[in-house]
Amino acid sequence: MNLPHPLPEQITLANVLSALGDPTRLAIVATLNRTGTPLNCGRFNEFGSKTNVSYHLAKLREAGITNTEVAGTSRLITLRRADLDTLFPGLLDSVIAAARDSAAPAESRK
Amino acid sequence: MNLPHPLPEQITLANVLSALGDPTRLAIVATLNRTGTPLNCGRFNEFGSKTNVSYHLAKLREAGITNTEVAGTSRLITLRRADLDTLFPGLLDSVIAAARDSAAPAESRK
DNA sequence: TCAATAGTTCAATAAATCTTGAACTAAGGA
DNA sequence: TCCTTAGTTCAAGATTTATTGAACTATTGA
Repeated sequence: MNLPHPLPEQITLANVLSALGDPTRLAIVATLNRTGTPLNCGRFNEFGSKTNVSYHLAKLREAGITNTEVAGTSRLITLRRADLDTLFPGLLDSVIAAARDSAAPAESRK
Repeated sequence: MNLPHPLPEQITLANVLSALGDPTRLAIVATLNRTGTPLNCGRFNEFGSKTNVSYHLAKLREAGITNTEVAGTSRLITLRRADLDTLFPGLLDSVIAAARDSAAPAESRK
């Protein structure tokens, strides 16, 4: 089983910005960036229910922001940093830098 | 009559990204940046109906991306570049650079 | 083979978003 | 004053988004 990813030429700026324009997904992206290693879905438990995290991860994948590799029963999720840096130079860096200082989403604040 | 703008500390990254994550609004922002001077609403006619442009401009203003000054029957719209550059360094530049190369929204493509 | 684990998919619902046309407000000019 | 111009607001409808729980698939380990 393999999950569908957009090709670089199918990634649009509007879709990327729209996908990043959500506190939960920003937190996921910030976590992926901070950790620097592939993470599985369970690592994002704090950001919502299993179902909901799956939904947000699908959004990020479909926008071209993350890569999801199937590994057994797990999914290994990484940022598509090279693709994004090529398509939209500086964008991911500035978003991540800004997200670092800002608040985490609701679920993790309680 | 004066339109409400968020204070700098009320501007959030998620709201800004979400507001930028729309082709029409990206085109408006790119136009504002390219022109460099205050523009009134009518200058965005090509991007949609009068009502619809008003809606998108309100979105941008409420997200803290634009400033709208009332001048007679006109509104003079500018980018809040200083505020955005302070809050989210490099973000606006990378978005605008990426938007420059990408497609214009539907209305202007016909 | 059986049970547990990781995650997805589906159906339902609530809420937000986008778009439109009609009606409205406010200012400016004749 | 009257008309025009610029833009907003409102109501309505269509579409999309976010969230949830239940059911499902697939892999792993006992």
